Order: sequence, then C-alpha cells, then structure tokens
Amino acid sequence: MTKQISGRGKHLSTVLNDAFFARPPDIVARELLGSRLLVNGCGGFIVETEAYGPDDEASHSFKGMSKTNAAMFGPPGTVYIYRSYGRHWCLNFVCTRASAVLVRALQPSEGLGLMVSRRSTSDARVLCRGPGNLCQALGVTNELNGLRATLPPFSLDAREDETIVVSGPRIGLSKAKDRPWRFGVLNSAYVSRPFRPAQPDETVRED
DNA sequence: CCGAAGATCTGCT
DNA sequence: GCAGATCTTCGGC
Repeated sequence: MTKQISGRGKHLSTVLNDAFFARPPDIVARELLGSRLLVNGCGGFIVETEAYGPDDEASHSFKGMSKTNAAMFGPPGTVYIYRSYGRHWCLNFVCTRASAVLVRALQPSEGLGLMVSRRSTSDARVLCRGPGNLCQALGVTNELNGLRATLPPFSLDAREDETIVVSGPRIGLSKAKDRPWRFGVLNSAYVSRPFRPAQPDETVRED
C-alpha cells in the first residue's frame, strides 16, 4: 500500500504508490486527506477531495470514453486533468474501474513564493482553495494529463498526523447530488466551502 | 451546424 | 447571492 522511505534523522516519510489508488474512490478520497501533494515542489496538505464512481451519473466516465476523459480509463494512479467551464484546470487521481478523486483544496506548505506569483493573491487561505485555484497555484495544466501520480513532477506523501474526516454532498453538480462523497479535514480553514454540520462524519476517524 | 451544458471563480450588488 | 467569462464536447435538427 505504501512504501517507507528513510529520511534524514529520525523521521520517516511514506510515499503513496499505485496500490494506494487501486481501491474504490471514496476510500482513496478519505485517505488522501492530510497527505502532502507537490507538483514540481509546490503544494501542501490535501484538505478536501471528492470521489467519482464508475456507476455515477456525475462522473465524467459515466458515458464512456471520449477524447478528453480518456485518462480516466487508465490504470489506478493515472493523473486525469480536465478543463472546467472553459477557464480552469482540475486535477484528479484515477482509482479502480474508471473512478477518480478530484483534489479540491490544499493547505499550502511548499513553494509559497512561486504559488503566490501564479495567483493574484498572497492569502494562504485562498491560494489553493477550490480545484481551479489549486491547479493555477501548482502550475497544473493539461500537459500533465495521463502522467503517473506516483512519479515526478508529482510527489505524494502519506499523512503522518491524525486526521478527522467530515463528509457532505459534492459541489456544483446537477446529477447524483445525493451521494455524500465530498470529504474534508474537520475544521480546516482551507476548504473551499464549509461542511454542514461541521461534525465528524458518522463513521470516520482515520489513523 | 448550432446551441446548451458543464466536477469554477471573481467581482459587483 | 448572482451573473458573466470562456471553451470544448456532445446531442439534436
């Protein structure tokens, strides 16, 4: 599932590998929370995700493969990037059977200067808030579509701290609005929109 | 071939 | 809180 890498001194970091993504998207979406995502050294800790399943009307894969969604049918760990509303790029990681996890918000930690220069704000709370803003801050465009999430320029380290997960309906959909497949870190100031109620999800307490 | 819709964001009211 | 920007794909005629 994960691979231990020796770090300097006493710390160990754990790098996510392809097996991590070879599971249903709601599981992966929960477990990505608190992990650290970098693209060419810019990024931070994932605080908000959404899952899109194989039999999910809201998923881009629902109506079969097309020119733009082909990466979503790749093996687990494939990066799927699409353009949203003609203006924004959105970043996903493919899981099992044409499912995926949309990365919606980060708590910035690395490459602050570069991210600020790419965005029109220096406010850390909005730097990587929302899937489009996040991609702008990290320099993600469709040039990275189809690459491996487990290889450069991407880097993904498993979370080290306890993370309490909350969930709620996904955002911006016209179909399948009922699935509570938006996940976030409890009380994070960096999510794109608050979770209501801001209580732990009925089930989940990770690590 | 044309029109509508879409996993969004910003700025203005 | 809502309209507008902006572009690509797909479905209907």
